[in-house]
Amino acid sequence: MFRHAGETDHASRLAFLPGLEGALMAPRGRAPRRIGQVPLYEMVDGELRQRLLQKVYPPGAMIPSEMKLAAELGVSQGTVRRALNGLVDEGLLTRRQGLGTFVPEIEDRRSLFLFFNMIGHDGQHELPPARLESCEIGAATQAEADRLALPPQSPVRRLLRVRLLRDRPTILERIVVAEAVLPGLGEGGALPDHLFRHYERSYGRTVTSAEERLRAAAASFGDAELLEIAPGTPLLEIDRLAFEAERTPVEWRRSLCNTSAHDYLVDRR
Amino acid sequence: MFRHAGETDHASRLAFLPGLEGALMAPRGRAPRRIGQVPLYEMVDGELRQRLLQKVYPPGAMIPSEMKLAAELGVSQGTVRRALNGLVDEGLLTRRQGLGTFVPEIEDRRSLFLFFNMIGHDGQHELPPARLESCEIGAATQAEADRLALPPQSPVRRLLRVRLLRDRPTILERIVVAEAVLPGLGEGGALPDHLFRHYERSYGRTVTSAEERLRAAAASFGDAELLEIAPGTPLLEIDRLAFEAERTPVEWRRSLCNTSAHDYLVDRR
DNA sequence: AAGTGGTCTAGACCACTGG
DNA sequence: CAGTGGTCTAGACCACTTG
Repeated sequence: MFRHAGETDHASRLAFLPGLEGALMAPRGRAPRRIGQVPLYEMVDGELRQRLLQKVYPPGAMIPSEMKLAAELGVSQGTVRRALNGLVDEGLLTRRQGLGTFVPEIEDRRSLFLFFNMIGHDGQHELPPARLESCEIGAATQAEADRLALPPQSPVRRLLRVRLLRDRPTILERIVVAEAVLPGLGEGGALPDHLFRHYERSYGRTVTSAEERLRAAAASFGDAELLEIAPGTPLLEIDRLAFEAERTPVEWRRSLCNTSAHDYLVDRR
Repeated sequence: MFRHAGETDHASRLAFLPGLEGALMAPRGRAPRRIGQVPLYEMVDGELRQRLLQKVYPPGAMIPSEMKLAAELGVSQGTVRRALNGLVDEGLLTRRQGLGTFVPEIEDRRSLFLFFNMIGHDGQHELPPARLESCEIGAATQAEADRLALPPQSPVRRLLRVRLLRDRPTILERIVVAEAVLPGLGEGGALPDHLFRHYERSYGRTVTSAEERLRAAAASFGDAELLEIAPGTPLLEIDRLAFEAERTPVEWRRSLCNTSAHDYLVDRR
C-alpha cells in the first residue's frame, strides 16, 4: 500500500498490484499484501527478470537501490531483498556492498568458467584460444531445427573451431546458430575466443543457462587429422544447447575433446 | 540476550554467545548481537551442522521448530530461519509445511539422482540394478591412499560391479573404500544397488558431496568382455570421489560407461 | 557525510498439517 | 484446534564505498 505516487513514476511503470488501497486498519502497516496464490517476492522477481530481459537495466548498469525499488513497487525493502537474493544466486545480478546492485557483464559472471569445465591433470584451468577452421551458411537440418526451435529449413550458420591447450589441438567445436538470431556471425573471418561475450556485446543475446550431454566417441578420420591424433582415439563428446532467459535456444555446440591430458570436472554438492 | 534459562536446557547445550548480557538499552530488543566477524546466522548454521554430523538429529528425525531453536540459541526466529534456508538449499534438511523440519534419509535427498546422471537417449532415467563381480581386500596403493586420505598400505576393499540398463551390461564400477571406514563391506557376497543408502543405514556414513572427473577411454579386453562389446570401444570414464560432511573421503569409484544408448546429463544454470 | 548493501529483531497474518 | 513453516512488514544498527 502507500502507492508513493508521483515521484518515482518511471517510464516502465508496471501493472503491479493494481488496486488494494486502504481497506486495512491494523495499527502499523501490518497487511497481507499477496494478491493471488503467488507470493509478492515472486512477483517482484518476475518484474525484475522482465526488466533485465528487456535491457531496462543493461549489462554493466547499477539497478535502483533496494529502498527505491521497494518504494516504486509498493512493497517492503525486505521483500525486494528476498527477490534480489534469488537473482543474485542465479548470477543474474551482483551485489557490491557500499556501492549497489549491478547487472554483471558476461565475463564477470560465473559464466566464463561455468561453461568451460576442462581442467588439466595438473589442475590448470584457462579458456584456451580457438582457431576458426570453417564458417558456412545453409538450411537447417531436421536435427538443427529441432534443437534450436526453428522452422524447418531456416538459414543457420555452422562454424568449426579448434581449441589449443598447451599449443596442442585438443578440442574440436562444431557450432550451429540461427542466422535470424545472430546474423552475420563470423563473416569477417575472425571470431573472439569467448563467443558468449560476443553474443552479448554485439547482439544483446545473453546466455544464462545450458544443458549438456556427455558421451564417448571414436575420432573420425577428419577429426583425427584436425586433432593430430590417430583415427579411432576415444574422445569426450559434449553436446550442449545454450539458452538465454526464458529458455530460448541460442547456440548448439558439439565439442570433441581429447582427454589424454585434461578432464571434464563436475562438483556435486 | 534473554537467555531463556532453565526450560530449554537441553543436553547438548552449546557454548554459544557466552556472555553479552544487558549493556544495551534500546527500547525494544534492538541489539546487534554479532560476536566477532562472523554473522549470527552462520554460527547457527555451524551449530546445526555439528548436530547433524553428530547425529544429535538422526536421519528421518524432526528437528526442533524454528521458535524452539530460536529460544534455545538465544537468537530471533528470523535468524534461525536464515540458517535453515542454507541447510535446506544444500539438501541437508527438508521442510514440510504444517509439519516441521526434518533430516532427510538419503533416498529422500536429491542424492539418489544427484549421483546418478546417466539418461537414456529416449529420456529414461532410473537407477539400474548392479551385479557384484568381485570383492577383495588388500593394502592400499599409493593412488588409493592419496584419494581416500589414508596412511600408506592401509587395508582397503575393492569391489567390481556391473550395472545393467535395459538388461544390457552398460556400466562397470570399480569401487574402493577404506576397511576402517566401512568394515566388512560386501562380505556377505550380495550388496544393495544403492550403496550410499547402505553406507548411511549400516555405517552412519552420509555422503553429502562428490567430485567427478570425466574422460574418454578405450575398453580394455577384460572390460570389453564384461560389457559385451568390442575391445577398444570408446567408453565414458567417471572418476568420482564421494565425501561425507567436512570433506572426508568415503568412497573412490571409477565407472566405465557404454554411451551408445545413454548420455551423462549436466544442467548448467 | 551520505548512500548502499548486510545483519538482526519483533511481530503480524497466512496456509497447511495433524489430532 | 494448536503447532508448524511461509510470507511480509517496519525499523534498527552495522560495514563498506565514494566524495
